[in-house]
Amino acid sequence: MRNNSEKIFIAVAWPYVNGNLHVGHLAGYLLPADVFARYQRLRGRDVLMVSGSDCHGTPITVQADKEGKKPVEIVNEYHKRVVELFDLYDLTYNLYTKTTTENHKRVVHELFLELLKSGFIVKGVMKQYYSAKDNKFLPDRYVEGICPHCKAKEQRSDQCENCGRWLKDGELIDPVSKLSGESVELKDTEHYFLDFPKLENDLKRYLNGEFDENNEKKSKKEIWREWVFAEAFGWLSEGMEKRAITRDLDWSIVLPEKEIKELAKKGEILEDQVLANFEGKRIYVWFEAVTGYLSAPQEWNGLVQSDPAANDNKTVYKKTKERLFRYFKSQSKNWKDWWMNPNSKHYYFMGQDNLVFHTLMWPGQLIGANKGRKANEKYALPYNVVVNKFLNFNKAKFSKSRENIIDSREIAEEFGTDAVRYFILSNLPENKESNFIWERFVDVVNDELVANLGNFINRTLVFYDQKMMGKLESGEIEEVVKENIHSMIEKTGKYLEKVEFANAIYHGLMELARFANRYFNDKEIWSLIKTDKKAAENVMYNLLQLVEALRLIIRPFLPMAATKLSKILGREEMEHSASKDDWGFTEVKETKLTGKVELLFEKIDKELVLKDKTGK
RNA sequence: CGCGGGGUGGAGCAGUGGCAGCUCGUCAGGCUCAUAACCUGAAGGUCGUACGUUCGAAUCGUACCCCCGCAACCA
Repeated sequence: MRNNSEKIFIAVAWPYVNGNLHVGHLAGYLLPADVFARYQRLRGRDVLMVSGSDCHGTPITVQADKEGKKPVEIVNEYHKRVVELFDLYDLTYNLYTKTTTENHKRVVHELFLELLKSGFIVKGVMKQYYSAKDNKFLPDRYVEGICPHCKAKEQRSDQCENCGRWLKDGELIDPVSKLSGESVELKDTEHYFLDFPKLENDLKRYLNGEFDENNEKKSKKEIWREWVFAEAFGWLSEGMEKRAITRDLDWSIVLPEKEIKELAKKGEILEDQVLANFEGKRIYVWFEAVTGYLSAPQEWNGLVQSDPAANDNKTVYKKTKERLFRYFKSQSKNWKDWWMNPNSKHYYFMGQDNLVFHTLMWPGQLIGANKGRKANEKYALPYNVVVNKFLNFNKAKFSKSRENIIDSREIAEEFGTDAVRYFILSNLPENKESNFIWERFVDVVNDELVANLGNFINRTLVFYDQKMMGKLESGEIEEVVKENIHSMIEKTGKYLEKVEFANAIYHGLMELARFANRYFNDKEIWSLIKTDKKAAENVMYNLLQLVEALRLIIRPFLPMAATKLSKILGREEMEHSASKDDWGFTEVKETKLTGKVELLFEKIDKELVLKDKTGK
């Protein structure tokens, strides 16, 4: 089934599953992506949001060595925890999967072979440390020796931590394997490389918005955050080099050796494009993980096809230890509607460490693949690459080893996900780094979320319940109230379209909450009710319209509170569906309280929390 | 000269040529429906430094100082 609503693809960075996710992950990409997705769905757009666990690469094997386990055990354990965490925060992925699936491997192989055929993947030779004792090549991380500059011992092979100097291949004195302690030697090793110099010109055109596959012809300078564009442009101007896409590893996706050899036999690639030896060669994680953006939608497609409820056009949510899967009512069931549709818009969310991979490398991979694809099967390129800087803690990076960390699950269990969402979203490191400070967290939650937004809704509903029996059937909306509601909803939406979350909160959502409190005060409904009951009822009618507007506007940001409020008001949940634009205010004539009036947000005991968290 | 980002009242941030703004905090007043919440008002800044361009600079140029990211278990 097809529908005509605008297609929005939301690609969320794939976290390494070598540990638990901390608050920095939430701020970097998880929460912004979810808010954006929820908002787009409320606008009736057909959103496909995917991500998964990045299961390969050295960080995984390092963690496995540390815990004395196999990589696959590490991956399964932490993947399961990430799935639990995302379920707890109710992040609305259509699919959260992982890179160890057969589907992913198939798609990576496909992309690899396409790039090989169109000549963007070439062979090359590099030097790598080889351990005769272990009988294999070792990643830099597994080799240490003496720094030739400062003579410090036990330094890694790429940079000396002691003097900070970069080391060239072979400069390290007496290199030894960290695994066996035996000495290692530099040896030539043959690998595949992605030929970025060949893609450079197309990437320039891509940034300038001139690219064929990009319909809008708008420079990325106008769309991306200013500093994101500047950084990407800087990298590109420096000139790009060929980059290895295979490594000598044993924990990663294997090369499609058979298919490569067949292509050579059929003459579709040159004999010279075949490696002399495939032994121990695996696909480098940076090439493979981003390909998840292409493989996950296909996995989702398969799940939708085989799900009876989805085929009945019902909203589906399924959580297993393997994945999170969702289908929203009246969504398209065909992944190609997002990927092979020049009108679909692709938004990528990530932390700044991933900037180059998503602004240049991944578009390069797609552009290369598109060269060999038919006009109607070309992949859509990233429209906006939304990058956040880092959220620091105690003026330093979050760090596992230094125990400078706040666990995402723990903070949610202690304060609730809405409080965490509100604080983080209103303090995002959108243009510069920001800091997580406990005192600020408590102040922001208490003074803004609880005292302003929460208090307005509470004082209105309590008054309504106690003084008016929670029953009112009609009234007249005041022009100024209507005006404010409409302009604040519009403003919030405008900022969200531009992926400016703090602005959306402060110049939209909270502005409306402040207006509402002012209106309550100015009308003095508590005295009015004693002198003119009819007039008081009309004021209440207006207050209830404001509550209704807030119920709508908080929905993308504070989903738990929105649901709770819907229950109290006895209103239908605003349902995510890919057809109806709900982001508009409709006056509600009648409000009957069906649930008990409860607090939406709880105040935090500042003294207690500060003592607990900082010892002060 | 590796590439980038940032330095604005106590805190966090907006503002890219035209009277220096927002949220929080502080102080004073008001209100009492509400989670001691809400509303009004005030104090508080020579916009990192210096020179320059301009009728006019936080905003443009040049030089300099400081902090940070990109490369290390990390987003």
